[in-house]
Amino acid sequence: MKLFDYNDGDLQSVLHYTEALLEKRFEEIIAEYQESIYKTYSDFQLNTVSEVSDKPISMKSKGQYGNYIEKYFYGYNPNSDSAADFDKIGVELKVTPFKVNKNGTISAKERLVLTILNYMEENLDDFYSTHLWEKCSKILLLFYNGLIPDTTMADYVIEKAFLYEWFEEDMPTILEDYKRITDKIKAGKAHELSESDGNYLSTCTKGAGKGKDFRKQPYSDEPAKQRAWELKSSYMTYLINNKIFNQEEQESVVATARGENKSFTDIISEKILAYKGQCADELYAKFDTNPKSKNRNNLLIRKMLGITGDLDKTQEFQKANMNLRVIRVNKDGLPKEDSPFKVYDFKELASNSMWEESQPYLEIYNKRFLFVIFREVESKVFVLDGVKFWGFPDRLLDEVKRVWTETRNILNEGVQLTVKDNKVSTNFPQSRVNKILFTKLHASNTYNEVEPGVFVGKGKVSDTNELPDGRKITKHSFWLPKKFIKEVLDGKWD
DNA sequence: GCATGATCATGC
DNA sequence: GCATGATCATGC
Repeated sequence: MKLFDYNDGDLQSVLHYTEALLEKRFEEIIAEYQESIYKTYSDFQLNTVSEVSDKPISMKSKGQYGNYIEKYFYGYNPNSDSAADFDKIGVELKVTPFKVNKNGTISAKERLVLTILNYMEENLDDFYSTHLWEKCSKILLLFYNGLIPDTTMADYVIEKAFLYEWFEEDMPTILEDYKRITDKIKAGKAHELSESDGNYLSTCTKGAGKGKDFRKQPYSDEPAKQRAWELKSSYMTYLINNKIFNQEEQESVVATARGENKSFTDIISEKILAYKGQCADELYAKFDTNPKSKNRNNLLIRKMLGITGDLDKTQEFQKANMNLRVIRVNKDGLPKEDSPFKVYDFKELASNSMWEESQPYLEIYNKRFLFVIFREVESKVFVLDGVKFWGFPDRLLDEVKRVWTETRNILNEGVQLTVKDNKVSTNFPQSRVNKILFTKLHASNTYNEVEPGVFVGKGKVSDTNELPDGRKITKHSFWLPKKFIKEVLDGKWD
């Protein structure tokens, strides 16, 4: 086989050539390149033999893998301009990693960074007139396993190739994401953009000293971090599982409104708000839902939407990494209760200092939320009042990280337990001080080892988790304070 | 049997 | 009145 034996003006030819890349270790690609008499695609076309002194390639620069594939397999130098890589056929090439998790499932290892969002020059009104679309309307995705222990770049293998042409069923949601993002820029708030702005399409910081590279924005003097368009990692995970590795498709919210060409958020809002003003007890009865069931609200919402399984498991919630939370508020709009997350493992929390692997990152900061609000109109009578989609804004990142760090420090230094009137209190971050995120217990009953072997509380060992120092105390989780949730529902943190 | 969504109740 | 510590209860 001769290298660069393809026609860059012919999509089928490029795809066919790409097949020669699959299942080959990077080392072999390099060997073939070095044996080839041509070193670039244009030399191949012109039949001129290039004089290239090939220094050995360092297998340590894993971040260069994508660029190296372009250079050593396709034979062109990576460009960073707005044109697509194969500009004659408008195909952009992206090399992107997946990972196999401990439980055997496959996820995207990263978001897919598309192209820089130039605030001053990007078209803010028409998605199909953007630089983004010009460059990325067709993307040849090349997937490799980026998380095999004890390997170098020499061992990397492109396992799958996929021509991504933006799925029709996702476009209403992507256009809505585009509008939400560009509306912020038009409002002079480019500096408030967050990765959680988008359900599928979003923006991430990009450039030298990630997040420290500031750019001008058109409608404000405030400098804004340089950002790039991206497809979120949850979206990529869905793509990998269902389009690349062909796992069973999950239920779809969009499919329940076939042909309507609406974003899934609009479909959900309309279906739920059709019952606005009806009281919860009526709705439980109408939808044949046990009002005592702990997941009665999940059941109610899924029945309103006409799906049979868990809403969080639908295609759209998976792609957007979205979580349903039903909130009961009083007449003033203050939630009745704080809102909990899953119980965390004290030892895991204490020992893992990787922010992007932490529960506050994965379950809170990186999620989007669908809040369904029931308002108390008279004592104990709650009426369906509204829905709100929301993601944690980047400007709260430092605070979430601070609470996480403080909780970890307390665990590592030894939790202080105080017993008073047979009640046990800890020195974890409490909601009185921590206005965004705090920690409190979350179990069937309390059970705390106040002295070695001496327990206080009516619970049992299964209500506890072990601390790093070996004591067992009641399980804890992170919670969002109700006052903060009120601010979110009021739009303060959009 | 326990995880988890939901909610209670005391005391400051 | 509200935060904090505590507990409930179904369904997987």
